[in-house]
Parts: sequence; C-alpha cells; structure tokens
Amino acid sequence: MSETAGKELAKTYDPKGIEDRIYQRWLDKKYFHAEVDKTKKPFTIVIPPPNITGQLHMGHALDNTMQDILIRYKRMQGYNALWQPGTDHASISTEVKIIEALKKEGVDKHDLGREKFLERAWDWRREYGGRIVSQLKKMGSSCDWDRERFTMDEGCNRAVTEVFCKMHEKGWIYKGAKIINWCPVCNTSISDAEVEYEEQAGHLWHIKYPLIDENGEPSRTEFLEFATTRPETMLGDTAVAINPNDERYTHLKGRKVLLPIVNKIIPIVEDDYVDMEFGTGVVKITPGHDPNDFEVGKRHGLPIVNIMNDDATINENGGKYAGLDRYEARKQILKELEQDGLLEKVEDYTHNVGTHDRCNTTIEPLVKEQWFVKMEELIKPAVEAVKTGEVKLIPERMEKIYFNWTDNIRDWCISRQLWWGHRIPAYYCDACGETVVSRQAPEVCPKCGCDHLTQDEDVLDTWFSSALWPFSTLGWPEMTEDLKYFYPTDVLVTGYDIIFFWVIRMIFSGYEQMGERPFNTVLFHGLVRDSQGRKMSKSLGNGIDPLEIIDQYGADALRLTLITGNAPGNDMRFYYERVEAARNFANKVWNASRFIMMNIAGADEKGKTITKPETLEPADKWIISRLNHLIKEVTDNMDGFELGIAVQKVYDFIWDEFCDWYIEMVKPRLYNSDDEASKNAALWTLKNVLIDALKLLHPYMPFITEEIFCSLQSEEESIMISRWPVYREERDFRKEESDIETIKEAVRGIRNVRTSMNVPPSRRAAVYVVSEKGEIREAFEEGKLFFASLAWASEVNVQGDRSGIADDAVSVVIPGAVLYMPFAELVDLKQEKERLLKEEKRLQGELARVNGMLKNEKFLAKAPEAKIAEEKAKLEKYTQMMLGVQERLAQL
RNA sequence: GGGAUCUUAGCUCAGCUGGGAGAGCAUCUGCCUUACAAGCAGAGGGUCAUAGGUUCGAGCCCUAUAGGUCCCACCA
Repeated sequence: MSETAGKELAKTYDPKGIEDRIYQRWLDKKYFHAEVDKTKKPFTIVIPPPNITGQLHMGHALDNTMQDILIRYKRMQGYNALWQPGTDHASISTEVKIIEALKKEGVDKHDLGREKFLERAWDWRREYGGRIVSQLKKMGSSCDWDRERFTMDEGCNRAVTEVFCKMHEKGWIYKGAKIINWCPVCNTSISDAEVEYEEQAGHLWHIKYPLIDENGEPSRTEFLEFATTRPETMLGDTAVAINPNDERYTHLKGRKVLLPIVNKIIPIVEDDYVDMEFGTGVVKITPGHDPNDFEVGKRHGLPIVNIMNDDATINENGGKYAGLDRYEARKQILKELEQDGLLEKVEDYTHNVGTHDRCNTTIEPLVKEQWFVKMEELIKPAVEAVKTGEVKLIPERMEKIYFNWTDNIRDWCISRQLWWGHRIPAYYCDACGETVVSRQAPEVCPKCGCDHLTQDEDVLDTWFSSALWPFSTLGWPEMTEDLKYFYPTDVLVTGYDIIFFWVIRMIFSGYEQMGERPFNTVLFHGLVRDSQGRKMSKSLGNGIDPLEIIDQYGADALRLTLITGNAPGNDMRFYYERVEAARNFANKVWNASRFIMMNIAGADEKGKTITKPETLEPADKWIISRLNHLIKEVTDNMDGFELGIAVQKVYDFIWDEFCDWYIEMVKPRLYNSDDEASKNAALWTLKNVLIDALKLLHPYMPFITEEIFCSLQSEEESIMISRWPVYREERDFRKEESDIETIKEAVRGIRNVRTSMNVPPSRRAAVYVVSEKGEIREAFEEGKLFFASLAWASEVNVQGDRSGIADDAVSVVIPGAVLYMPFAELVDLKQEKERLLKEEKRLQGELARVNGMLKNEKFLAKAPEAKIAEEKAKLEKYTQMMLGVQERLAQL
C-alpha cells in the first residue's frame, strides 16, 4: 500500500508530500464519486459555492472541514454519500473586480461594451475559477469533483430561466416602479438584504418653510419648522406632513407651504406616520428619495420627483444645483437656506445610514422600474417548515433570526443593472412596447407582430441562482434520476451571516419548485476571528491564510484546530498555539502507530504473525471496553452534530487512555515476557484498537489516518471506504474496567507520594498490596507485571494482611486496599502521618456530603434510582478508604 | 426601540435535556524511562458576572441588575 514500511517511519510526522499523494490516490480511485444506487441510502450535502474570484480563507476552511467530516462519516457508515461541489459566478463581486482590473488598464467598462466585457469575465472565470477548487482539495475535501457545477453553466442557466418564467406566469415575479436601494458607485439597484446599516455621526438640520397665507403669498412671519438629516432631498419634496391628532397644528390643516429654492407650493398632509414626539412633529415628504415618504406619498397621491442621476449627482429637477454631487449640493443648499434665514439651527446627530455591503457607499433610495419577487405567499411554506421542524436549524436560536426576517419580509428586488450574471428573460417590443417573458427569445412580438424585440438589459441578483442550487445542481428542471435520488439533501453547512441571503431563499425555492424542503438540517458555524477577536479582513491585514497553515502544520492539524473547542454557531478565535497543539496530537498518533508497527514488524521477523487471540488479558479487555464506549458516544455526538465534542473524546481516548495507559501497560509483555500468547494478545489488541480509533478520527484528520491505516494493515485499501465502528454489547467488560480502574488509582497514588518525596523513577521500591478482598488481590495478581512497571516497583507482593511489612513504610490508601512501600531511610513518619490526617479530613468531608444526601428523605423520595445507587456506591467507597486510613493511622 | 448571545482557571474556550467544575495553552516541580522532549510523571490555580427565586439538588431553569458582542428596525 504505502511505500513507507513500519519500521522506517520518521520520528516526527511530516504531512508534506503525504497529503498530496494520498489525495491524488483518492481521486484516482474515485472514492469521492457517487452514483445513483438504490440499494444504498443517499446522504447529500451541497457545497455553499465559493465565488470564482475568491481565495480560500479561514471561513471556507471551517465550512468545508465541517462538511467533509459529515460526508466522510456518513460514507463510512455505508451511506451513498454525495458532496456536490461547484462555484458561484458572484455577479456583483466579480463585476466589481473586473472593473477594477480594467481601470488599471485605463479602460472603462462602457468603452469596452457588454460583449467584450463578458468575454473578459469568462476569461476571469477560466483563470481563477479553478483556484479555489484546488485550494479546497488541499483541505482534503472529498467532493465529487466529477459533478462540479457553476451557477452560470448551461444547466443552472436553464433552471434560472425556468424559475423566472414560471413565477412570472404565476404573477409572483413582476416589474414595477418602487422605491429601491440604489448604489451610486456600483450603479445598480440592490436588495434590502444587501444594505448594511452603519451608525454615522451626522447632523440634524432644523429648517423652516414659509406658510402660504390667505392671499396665496408666502408669509414672512409664519413658518413650519422641521428637522432633516438629508437637506438636499428638499429639492424633491412634494409635501410636508403632520400627525392628524397633533393639536398644535390643527390650524394648519388644509394649508400649504412654500418649498424654498425650488419655489413651489406644496401641501401639508396629515398622516399617522408622523411621530408627534419627535422634533417639531413635522416631516418633509420626499416620495422620490425615502421609503417612508414614498408610502406617505402613495397614500396621499403626491407626485414623485426624482432629483438624482444614477451617480448621485443632482439632475435637472434640482434646477441650479443640477450636476452637483449630493453632498456638494447639500452644502450649497444649506448655505442658501441660511442666507434666506430659513436654517433655524444645526445639531450633531448620530444616525443609521444605509450602505452597500460590497463597496460601503451610502445607498440612495430611488424610485426605479425593477423586477421583484412577491414574497407573501412564497415565504409561507418556508416559515412553516422551520416552525414544524421539517427543516431543523442548529443551533436552535437561529430560528429567531430566521423568523425575524420572514415576519418582516418585503418583496425581493431581483434586477441588477450589471452585465455579469443571468440576463433577465424579458423582451420588449420596440414597436408597441409589449413585454414578453419567455424561455426562448421570441421571434416576433405576439401583440403587434413586428420582429424587433430587445431583451431586458438587466441581470438577476446573484442569489437568485444560488437559491436554486440544491436542485439545479442535480439536474432540475429535468426530473433526473440524480434529483429523484439525492434530493432533498441532508445537511446544509454554512455561516449564520448568510441566513437571509441564501438559506431562506433556498428553503422557499425548494418548496416552490420541488414541492419539498431542500435539506433537513442547517448546521451553522460562526466566524473565524483573529487572536484578538477581530474579524479577519483585508483592510486590517490580519487574515491568516489557511494554505500557509497547511504548508506549515498540515491540513489535518488545521482541520482539528478549527473543529475543537467550539460550539455550533459560535465565533472562534484563531491561535497558532492551537494549531501547534493539533499538530502535536497528529505527532502523538503517528508515534503511537510507529510503536505498534515496530512491534508488529519485530514479531513478524521472528515469524510470529499476530492472530486473533484465544484469551485476552484484563488490560486488553479494559481498553477494548473503553473503546467500545467511545464508539457509542462519538457516534451519538456526531449524529447530534456535536463535532467538537466528538473529536475531543477521540483525542482524549487516544492520548490519555490508549497512549499513556494502555501502551505503557503492555510494554512489559512485549519487551520481557516469554509468554507468546500474551504478547500476541497485546499486539492484536494494540493493532485493532488503533484501527478503530483511527477510523473514528478519520473524518477529522483524513490524511494521517489514511497513511497509518494503509501501512498498518493490508486487508483494506483505504480507511475512507472502511466501515465505521459499531458498539457491541459483547465488548462491554465491566469487571475488567473496574479492576483496571482500581489499579490505575493505585498507580496514581504511588506516583504522587513518590513525587512528593522526590524519589526519582530510577529508584525502585517494593510494593505491598494489602487487601482482605479476594477479588482485589486477584486483580493485582493478574496485573502485577504492568502494575510494577507503571508504579516503578522492584517487586509486587499481594497479601491479605500486613505481616512482614516494615512500619516505616509509605502508604497509599485506595478503596478496598492499602499499599505499602518500605523506603527505609527516605521515610519520615511524621510526614506520613500528616499526609494521612489530611486524607482523613478529605474523606470526612466527602462522607458528610454523601451522608447528607442519603439521609435526606426528600432526596431519597425524589431523586432518580440511578442517582441514589451512585451515591450509595460512593458511600461504600469512601467508607472503605476511611477504614484503610484509620487502620494505618492506628499503626503509627 | 426590539431581539439574540455572552460573562466559567492567568489566556482562549468546552460543559447535551439540572445530580459532586473540564480541555488546550501558560505557570511551577521532577524526568532524555528503548513510540513520541511536538514527550513523560506530578502540582498549583475557579464564591461558574451580581442579587433574588424555583428545586431534595442550579454553571445549567426563572426574574432583575451590570458589562461586552451581534442582529434587526422607517422615528425625519
């Protein structure tokens, strides 16, 4: 299998070279590939498609590690596991990047023209689209690359057109002039979800408009005062509003004011929207540039005046201010108002300003014709699904975020004034203006019959196609076998930051188009932050490149780092120290395996191939039993998506129980014993426990586990297609577990006193185990060999009483036994007594607590049976130890 | 303004439906014991933010308070 034979293994694990080699082999063997196979149950994950312009960052690394863990786990459990990969065209992000690149060449996108620009974009995709994919491969991701898709490939394009047309026919996609969020820098409309509100320091300008008197002339004494944060929008004011219940202004009802600068007379309207408590209780109404005012305007039939060009300069409706940037116009308008005595005062004011999440530009609300998706009906099944648990969100609190959005949903603006993306399948007749929405470009206008039709210039929001991803990638709109078999998918793994953008939209799209949920479970993760808890960002320059980490520590170490010590949905901090710890663990696994392989090889040389043993020793049964419990727990945790907890348990088992205890227990049998059967049992146990532990670890650390697995055994060709271990009742060895636990306690006790007395390990001592209990004596007799080596004993004597033991010995009390170590000159009986008195005091405390519980009738009446039994067992244990301590104290 | 979440060892964080406080790193002490010094054996260190409450029993459930983080929202 592997070119590295056991005994030649390097002392430290070096992932370099190994990882790429193994990954290539997996690819060659087509292990990642899934085909419809009705004899097996499918398990499907669709990848959140990374942007073609993107580079692997820690977020991807985490996201993909989680998916790979789940998919590898299920694959090993015998599911037909499909991890569907692909990339996203990322309409606006990509377009922005191309524009930037063009800018460097001194070219404007409009000079280039649409066609040439798109050629450029496809070049871009060819150049960079593969980059992120190869980076994902470095992580060990077991995606079925044969099925790689792209949101703008032929199939996805068809899906997009189909959905658009279907929903248009249904009346759920419509075109309308509404107030939308406009980005003056990107020159496109954006959806509500793309607006980020930012608290900014600004001003509140108090302005007054003169009232119109009974002669129809602007009054010189009567004014209406109000406040605004955006004075330049006054150019588009078409009314001033008051609350109908505001008694201060009853006399103003039905009157009019003069809009200064523009010199237009506008009405005073009454609307509940006006908050009497705020400021003067008067609001200027600009239906063309404010979403609320737009609504007020609709209610009162007010005209809409658009005062801005697409680049946020003032247009011809702004009169003399036409051509000025919005902020420059603001300055000059304020100046003019001040000169006219209409600026009452200025206050500092911090308020929320809507910005574009891509470019951080302050968005401008504008009224424009756009395409929208009607959400009211569409959202219903998506709400229901999460309510009933048909789609489960992990952690559960994400449901509140979800409902917060669905409860306040507004129609989704899907048209973008961009070039890179799915062109809207709407065509306009040049002659009669008829709009045709159609899957194919119509030859002639169905209304007037002329053959001059022009396709809508706009493209769709990039999330429109991502919303279809779970089924478009499986062949929809064709009802393919793949789709029937793999849909609905099982788990979606993603960050909570795109719950609105993506998760919700996939859910309603799944129900609408497929009549079924797109996935059963959404597993959320948080952000990977830097060591100071800051978001990793380009501008801060605090990003850590996953590829560098892989280069330095290996992909396994990176994966382990990202998955341990973190609960679902929580942000995490990235520390190099943690990667080092993970790397150290990899090394630990490596060396334990090296130890085992060396010993197997040693036996082989003597012609002693290991076989399944007839009998196992207690230590063997103990570790097998421990492993058995581990298998159950880890499987349960993984089924519950508690990935961090699961791997922590594997980590503890391997390092603590397997390496620090079992391997040490077994050494004397391997090194010194002539008992070939015992040696064989040890080797067999070592090998088989290691194999199962590696399997449990494989989803987390795929490379190192594969490397070891392949050199350790030759029956199976890869760990990734081996079977996940299962809990087996017959491997539950209760007695051996408890016996070994007793011996471990004795070892710990002896190590403790030895350290406190500064006895070096080289200084051996005889150990006497004194117990009245036959079963305890038996346990120590059977474990004598390893007990002696772990406790640094020169000899171990197990006996029923303390005859023949010198008084000046050090003692260790464990439940049911007392251990003595005669150290002659090292022993200070005074210290010995102090230690025992301290122990007695501790035990008294414990006994008081346990007795307190067990004498409490309410506890006995209400606590569960198991809990009471547990406490009784403790009482027994502490009582025994107390007896031992007191007996020993009596001797001193 | 509404909501979520956090406050646990020096640091970063786990702790499932309530049943005697954990890990990694850091610190201290001893060890090159023939898998591993990226290691081994030990040790120290926590009134689980504060105050109440429910309960036989609370880090965990409830209420309030303080501080931090985040999300949402049209108060001009």
